[in-house]
Amino acid sequence: MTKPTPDPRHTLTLRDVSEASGVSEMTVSRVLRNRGDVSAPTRERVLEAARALGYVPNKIAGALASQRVNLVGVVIPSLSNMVFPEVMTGISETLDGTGLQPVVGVTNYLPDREESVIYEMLSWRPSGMIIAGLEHSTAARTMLARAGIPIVEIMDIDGDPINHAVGISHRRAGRQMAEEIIAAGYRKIAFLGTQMPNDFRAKKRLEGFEEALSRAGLTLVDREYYSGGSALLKGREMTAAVLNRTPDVDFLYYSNDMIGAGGLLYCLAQGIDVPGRVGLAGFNGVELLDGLPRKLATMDACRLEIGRKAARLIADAPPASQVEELFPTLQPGDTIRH
Amino acid sequence: MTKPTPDPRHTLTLRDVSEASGVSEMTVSRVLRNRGDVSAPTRERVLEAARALGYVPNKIAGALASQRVNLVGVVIPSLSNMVFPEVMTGISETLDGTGLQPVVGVTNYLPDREESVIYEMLSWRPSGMIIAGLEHSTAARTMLARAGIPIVEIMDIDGDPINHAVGISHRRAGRQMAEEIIAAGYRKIAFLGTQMPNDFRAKKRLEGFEEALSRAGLTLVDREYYSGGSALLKGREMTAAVLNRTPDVDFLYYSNDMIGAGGLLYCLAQGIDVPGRVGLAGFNGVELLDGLPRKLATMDACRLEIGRKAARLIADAPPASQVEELFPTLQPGDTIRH
DNA sequence: TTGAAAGCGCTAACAC
DNA sequence: GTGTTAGCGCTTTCAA
Repeated sequence: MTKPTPDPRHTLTLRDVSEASGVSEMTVSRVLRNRGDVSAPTRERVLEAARALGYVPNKIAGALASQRVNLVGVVIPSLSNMVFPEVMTGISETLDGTGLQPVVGVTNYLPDREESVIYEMLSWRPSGMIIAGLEHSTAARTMLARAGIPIVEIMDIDGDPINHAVGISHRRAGRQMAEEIIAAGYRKIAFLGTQMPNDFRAKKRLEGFEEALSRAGLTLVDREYYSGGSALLKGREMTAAVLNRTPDVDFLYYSNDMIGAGGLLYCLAQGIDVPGRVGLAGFNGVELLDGLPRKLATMDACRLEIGRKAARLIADAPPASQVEELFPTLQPGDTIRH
Repeated sequence: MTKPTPDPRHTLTLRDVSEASGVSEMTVSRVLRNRGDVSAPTRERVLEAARALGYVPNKIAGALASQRVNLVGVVIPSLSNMVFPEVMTGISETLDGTGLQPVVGVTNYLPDREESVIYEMLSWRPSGMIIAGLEHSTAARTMLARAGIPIVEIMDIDGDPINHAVGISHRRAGRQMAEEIIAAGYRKIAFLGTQMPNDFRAKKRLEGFEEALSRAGLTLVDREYYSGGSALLKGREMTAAVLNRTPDVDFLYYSNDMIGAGGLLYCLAQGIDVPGRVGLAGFNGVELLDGLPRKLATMDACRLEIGRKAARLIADAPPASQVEELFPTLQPGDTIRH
């Protein structure tokens, strides 16, 4: 029978466990970290005392003393667009064996916010940082470069990494999709996308897309932007707008699958022949949409793999900077004719 | 002209800023925290020195010394189901003015994982914890109860909170939906949901639902469970299965909107009269789906408001435990006849 | 295998 | 307005 747990008004320290078990603080510390050799009986007594007291170690003190923090900062623009949760899965999965823990910060695509999130995170001296994108404020870049820890910029490789980078070429992805569409015989192509000046990756995809069009002697016949609201709904609305304004359009290229899905549902509801009369394509390869009546053409962004490789880089901390390019596969689905 | 930044091989400390600015560490600390009175010129010199050096404070040391950590732990089961991102938005929004920062941990609906996430978080001595659900391991409850910080259990109020709770009654939500369905004249009702033993809230909704059915002398005519995969696709498949197996079913109650949407798309594609031949309802009120051809009946789970109120409780830290019940509104949409 | 001393980088509390 | 001292709760290092 152990005595009832003592007054929980003060947070427990190693000292409390030490006194309760009659073993020095140092030995208690060793037991709790599975460090060094501790005799089995001592170890038992310590563990029992710690458990009975409900001791939770103070990582702040531990980190200060050991100069070691098992945290990895992850800075992403948004949680709500289906793409980052999957990246997080890859990161967690890979970090799981390593003793490292991801800590997420969200920037909402705001550079100022990104800067302050990075600053806050660095002030906890994490073991590494994973950050979406290659575009950051000068101050942010400087902080990261000086932090003396592995930095991995993810999603995109079209640019100049601070340290490591893992991602795809969005420029090339846009180009590839344009080539596929042109090869399928579409000629009156419109773009429908988000109005986010700081979504650099969407911007690069569009650049690549237009580049390929222009190489084929084509230009976009229409474009439509949106911001906020339900993506599915916006997809419908934008699609309606474009089809009305430019009746002879024969392809709609969406900046993401979600608005593409809205467009697809709209076309089907209107009885528009897809992909005969108009073709459609999105971007991301979100599994979420697999249940649609027709499979939207898209490119998967290798999200899981990006998360995994980024985490690997943090865990392994190779001395030399690395850039890992992944290659998305184009999934023609049922909305591009062939 | 300032000299080029010095050797960045060691991480900078207050001492470096102190030396660079010719001001005591203590004063530097004051300036950097906007604390106490510091003369304007001194403040300027310090800030300039800090900026020039690229100093990032060490919060570990600061937290240890001040016994204060501006972090709020947020423990949620999943990032990928649309419901928690919105809760996070509410939390961030509310915490923004307070100097507190949310730190997210994900459990994947695994109790063991939840326990370890909680342990890890508490070991950083956060200012408060927000945790989804009221069901936790005994060890987890004990740790939380003893942490001496505000604890807010969110989403659900059908149970016994550790400290504060903010959420809805899922039992009642299920009951309400059943009553609505029965009032609309449906009698052959099936349930389609996730196979997750640890999704206690879905379970409670179903309990409430069946309770109301039974009060009306009804029982479920069929049920179908799934796990993993694309929710939209699963929704289609499960719906097909139920309609085949139980042809006279006249209502499908889904445990979430996403599979409900899959079911809706399936029914429409099959030319099934919705809501005449079969009615449909989901749960969550995800705005995401607003673009569907028909609006799915659902109940919104007050996610944003839950996040806000939970964060408020942490920030205000009222001495007495509080339970805040929110009341979801039933949105009949177009898939329940009237 | 165990213990004692020193100190991680900062801030509270108090002097000046 | 600014500086000094002590110490937060651990771990490192070294001694026993």
